[in-house]
Amino acid sequence: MSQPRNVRGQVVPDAPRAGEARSVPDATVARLATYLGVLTLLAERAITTVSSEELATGAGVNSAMLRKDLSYLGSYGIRGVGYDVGILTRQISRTLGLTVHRSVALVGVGNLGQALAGYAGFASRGFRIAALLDAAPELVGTTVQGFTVRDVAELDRVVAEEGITIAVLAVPGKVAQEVCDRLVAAGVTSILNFAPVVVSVPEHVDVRKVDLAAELQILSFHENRKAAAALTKAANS
Amino acid sequence: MSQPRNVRGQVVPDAPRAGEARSVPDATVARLATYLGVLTLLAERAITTVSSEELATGAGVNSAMLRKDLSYLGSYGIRGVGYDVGILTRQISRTLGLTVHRSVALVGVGNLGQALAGYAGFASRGFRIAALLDAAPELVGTTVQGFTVRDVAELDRVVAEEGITIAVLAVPGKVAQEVCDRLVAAGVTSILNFAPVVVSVPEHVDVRKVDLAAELQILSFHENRKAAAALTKAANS
DNA sequence: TTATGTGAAGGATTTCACAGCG
DNA sequence: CGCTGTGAAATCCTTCACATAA
Repeated sequence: MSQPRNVRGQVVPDAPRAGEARSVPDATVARLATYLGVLTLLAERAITTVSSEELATGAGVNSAMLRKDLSYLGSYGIRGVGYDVGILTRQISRTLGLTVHRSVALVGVGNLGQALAGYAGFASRGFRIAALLDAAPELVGTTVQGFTVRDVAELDRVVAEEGITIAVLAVPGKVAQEVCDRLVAAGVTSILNFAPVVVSVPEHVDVRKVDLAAELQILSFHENRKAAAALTKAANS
Repeated sequence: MSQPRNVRGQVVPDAPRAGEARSVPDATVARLATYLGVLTLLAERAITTVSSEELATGAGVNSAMLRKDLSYLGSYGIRGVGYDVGILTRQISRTLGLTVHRSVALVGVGNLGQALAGYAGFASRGFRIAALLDAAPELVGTTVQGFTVRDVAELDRVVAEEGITIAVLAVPGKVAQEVCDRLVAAGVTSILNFAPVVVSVPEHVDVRKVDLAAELQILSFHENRKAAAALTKAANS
């Protein structure tokens, strides 16, 4: 991510204001979300304290990395004991900006869009689906997972009315860039892109891409590697 | 730990130590899948040659990184010209192990599972969905997206009969570890995990996790950062 | 001349290992 | 004593810059 710059293009030094977290690396941010999930499970089981070792195991990382990650938020552990589940949950939530209510628009109500609309994880983690949008006349007006599908022509108005800043893009690749441009023009500043194309956006907009086919291809690579290793092993014996 | 290479770009088999002979970095593998997607689009438009600059732009990376990535596969470009779309497509496909036919099992036929079953990207990229499995009696035997849902009790037999090595896990978090264990026991060595929990697997099994809620939380963090930057900017003016 | 391929430099991330607090 | 928090080391990844080949 690019550093903040002032009008003259100079890099603004990190403002070390009291109570503010230092700049958090991208890799850490991605893992904080995972830690939050594990903490939620612990809380459901009425566990109030957890060590870095236990939390790290639950999140699939090693304990040194977890402690380093948490150190970016400040010092919220108790030496010789561990972390308080409630306190840590709150600190991570605050860092991720989850204390602010966020409305999300879901554009594209095909197979994937419908599944995403019904995904319980969104609501339970504090995201409100404020609108389902699609271009197909036969879908507009119907109810999907309890939401009424609205015409994508209303995109601008819906984004403004609902104060939407985050959009989930689940449209076909061919129209992804066009829809993306309209979202940005309407004021959306974060996009979760499920379309199998790279969309280009202005500097101030963040995009994260989820490419299902790519994930399988990466696994395929490792399958290949394992098969090759097995052959080598067999040849050497 | 960069590998020595000969003139043809092949990795020279060096140390006798039979550790992991990984010549292509993980970060590169992830991007190769993206490059492949862009190349496919170019081929559809009957474009036969592409420069590193153009291909990089299409994939959303800079050209130096693209060239470095491709250099791990060997030297398949033409200096002063660029890359042949067909040749490069084949080389990347070969590296990702996509020339081998791979059968995939999809476990969990809920909202998300059904959407994934209908996802065209899987088939078009060479992955065959060989089985849909679920535990719900009311689903078993029904047809979803053209596939007959089979009972998860048959998991072992199905995996063996179809020669399945990759599984997509789209079950609730509470049963994810249990189903995962059964998949591994049946012989699956790669898992794409959509359940919102971290599953633990033996050394020889690869897991990739897709966490939809986490993706939104990461975007939320950046929304927060942008909001804070806007406030700072306003205060400084 | 043009655009690739790649050492080397520069950053970012992860791991190590241990000081220091509770 | 046990476990966190963190400099320092190690590793991994990206960018730079230019020799090199078509």
